[in-house]
Amino acid sequence: MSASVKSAQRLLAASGLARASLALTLSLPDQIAARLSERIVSGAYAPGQRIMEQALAAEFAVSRGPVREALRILERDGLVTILPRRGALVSDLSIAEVKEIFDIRAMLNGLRDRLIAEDASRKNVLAALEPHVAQLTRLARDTKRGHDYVETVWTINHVLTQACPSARLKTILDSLARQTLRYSQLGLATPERRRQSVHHWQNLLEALRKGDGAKAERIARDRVTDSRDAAIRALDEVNRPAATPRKPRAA
Amino acid sequence: MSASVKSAQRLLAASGLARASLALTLSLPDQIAARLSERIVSGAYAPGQRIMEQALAAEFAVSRGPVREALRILERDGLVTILPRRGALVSDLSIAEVKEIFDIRAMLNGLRDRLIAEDASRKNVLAALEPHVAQLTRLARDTKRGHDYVETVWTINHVLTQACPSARLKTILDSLARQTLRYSQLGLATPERRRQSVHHWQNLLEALRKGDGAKAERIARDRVTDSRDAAIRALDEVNRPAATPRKPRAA
DNA sequence: GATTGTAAGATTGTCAACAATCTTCTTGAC
DNA sequence: GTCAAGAAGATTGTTGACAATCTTACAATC
Repeated sequence: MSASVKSAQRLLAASGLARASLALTLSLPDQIAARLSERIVSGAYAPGQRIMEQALAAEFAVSRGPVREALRILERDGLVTILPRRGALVSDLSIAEVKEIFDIRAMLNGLRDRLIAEDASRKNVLAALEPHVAQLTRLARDTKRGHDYVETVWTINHVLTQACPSARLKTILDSLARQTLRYSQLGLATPERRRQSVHHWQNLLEALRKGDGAKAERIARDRVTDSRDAAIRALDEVNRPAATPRKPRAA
Repeated sequence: MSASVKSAQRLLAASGLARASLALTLSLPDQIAARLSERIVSGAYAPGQRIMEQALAAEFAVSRGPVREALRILERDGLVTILPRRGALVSDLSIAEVKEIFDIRAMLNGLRDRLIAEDASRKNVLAALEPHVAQLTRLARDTKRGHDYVETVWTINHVLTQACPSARLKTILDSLARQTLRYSQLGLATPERRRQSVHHWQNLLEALRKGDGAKAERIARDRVTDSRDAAIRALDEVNRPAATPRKPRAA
């Protein structure tokens, strides 16, 4: 058996998803990128942390070539920043950058939801969406289940993005969502914000049912903008009192 | 002297921009990507064409490593599509994909122009913009100078994007503009369309002067949407009568 | 004559080693 | 005690070679 196939299988075995026939269709760099992506999004790798090629190559039992390609993929997704002769750092977004990304998401989520509202074959999405929004309504009343609320919002967003009739938009939105995953939950930390949020989602569902694209767009936009403001307020709170000496950010 | 520095200089010499001290700050993959980008955007490489690593490595007198990284960069920019075990193909967009990208640009150009309109320090941009819009007004009257008109529109767009206060948005817009460069001119091929276009630009300039963000956004959006519809009409015209047997598209 | 199987060539994927550069630790002077 | 200079180590950038896979051309068969 070849070295590359052995490596791929080893990696799969380590990752716990050893469905060989299916998973082998993903290239080695793609697999490595996926696993690193998890770690970054979940916070296992801290923002600003340096990622060393050799250590990863050793861990995954591959050479540095595929690791380098994986890091390029993550750079494309905005999860790491590659500096010449310094290597890859886990992206550490400034407040200004978080705001920028939320602004872009506000526009593109608006487009997404408008396209879905105007899509003739949106019935399936609506059916898939309704139970989640109902769940959201219940969770919004319960002060203690903030985490579950955030999780459900994430699911709804995911369902909508996947239902988006524009492949290009889907790709961009996925990338932006991953980059701001850590910050989105900041914006839903208070029961008040969750009540405001659930209201948006209920209205969106109605607009989608009616096929009212303009309204769906407006709601999506307001929703993300509110989320942005809440997240930035939370970030300000966190940063100000401690006056934390932050590590040098990834430019 | 090291092999890598030698390679970089050789590449620079061949490219004709041998300002060593400045250009050497760009990594080898970046330089290669930049040169390939030119060729793709200019049409020297045809859509759907396969790009072979070894040939490029030989041409640029480097090994395949940097070439592979350059192709990853181009993939991020959407200029090539990399298929596993098949290598890189010059992106060949379907009409649906062109439409998708224009829709995204409509939203994000709207955001860009709104941000500029609401930016306190927009005076410089306005000053830089005015002569170009004046030039545009003159060119719109001249039926024969379609190419110059397109060129000037491109310049105006570039100035606006560079003036955008959001770095993240700047990056995305640059990438999208490059991907649709070939199609944008299709949408400005007729004198009528140019008259419609110049009207948009004049209105935008006024909205920017007044600091009217909402209006600037609306105008930008309409402008790109009009451009989209014209480009798609033109693409339909080109594709229908000949019934061209198109090469298999890069997915 | 068209179609399928096969073999040779071409091309991508991966690896290990070397060169260049950056970091860090030590050493020395003030 | 602090700071600067230098050396050792670590890390990235690049290369050439090998392995796996894909493409193409040719031949055999229906």
